[in-house]
Amino acid sequence: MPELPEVETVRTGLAAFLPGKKITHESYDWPKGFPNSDADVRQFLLGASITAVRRRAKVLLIDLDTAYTLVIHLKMTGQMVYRGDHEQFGAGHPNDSLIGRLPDKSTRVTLTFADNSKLFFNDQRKFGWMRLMPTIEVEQLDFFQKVGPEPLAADFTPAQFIARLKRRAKSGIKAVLLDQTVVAGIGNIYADESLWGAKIHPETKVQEVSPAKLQKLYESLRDVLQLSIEKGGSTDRNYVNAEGKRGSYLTFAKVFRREGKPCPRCGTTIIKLRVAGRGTHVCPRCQVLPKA
DNA sequence: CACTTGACCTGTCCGC
DNA sequence: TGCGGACAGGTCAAGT
Repeated sequence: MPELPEVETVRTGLAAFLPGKKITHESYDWPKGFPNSDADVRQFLLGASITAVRRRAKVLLIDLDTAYTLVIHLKMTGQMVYRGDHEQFGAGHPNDSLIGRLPDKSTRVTLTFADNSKLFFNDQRKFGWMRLMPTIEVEQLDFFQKVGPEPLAADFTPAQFIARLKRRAKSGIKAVLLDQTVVAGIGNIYADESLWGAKIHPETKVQEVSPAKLQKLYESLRDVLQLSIEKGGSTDRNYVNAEGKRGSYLTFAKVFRREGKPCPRCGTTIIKLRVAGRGTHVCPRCQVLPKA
């Protein structure tokens, strides 16, 4: 579920609420998703105050003044929702909220703060996880050692992007975009959207994509990620921001989940394929495989 | 080595 | 209305 724009939207929301909050209580019902020992939780989490909320790739990082960090991956259906005391953790929000009273049956971890507000980590499918570890060790995690650059970073250039893609010259380009070690944060939605923008068929081998189209892919990737962040991310089913509200990017999506509808560029009916094991949306006229 | 498949889970939707 | 199967935005491990 959450890809870079969704995790970034959650980060922004949490960053508005959490810094300075002191954790007074925690509860969890999914040891596999939050495997820390009770002793570590007591020593480094309870009584700690939050100093910052960061993001790297699709991972959320909540820094504590104990020099520990909560490392969180939402995977497919994870949610991080903050509720103030005055909201009673109750009725939810009328229109744009997907969730009501909290905790609910998908709540895995609840943090309570000194002002009695709460942070809920919900995860229907239980793929997500949360881990408490020394801040200094976070960057040593295998994932962070391998993960590629942030595509929206100011110093991320087209030349860098293209060079990294070409490390897997013989692979299908969608599979390469989804590879977190090539570029960070791209998932199924933005892979499909950016390939449509650059008029590239997702199964095209990287080495067969023209330099002009690779340049165009860099631009369309950054454009769709940026637009999605502005729209609060994509909500297909589960995703919500830190306030429990949906994102609206899918309203603007050109191909994702639009099979059977006309391509916004040429009017041809969009089709759904299976590429790299993932549901994949393409315009069969705009996005054509080069002849073998 | 590179790609595909299965595993991790629950919920929903679709066809019979 | 019930039931089986496919599918869902991510990643990792194992198999080919």
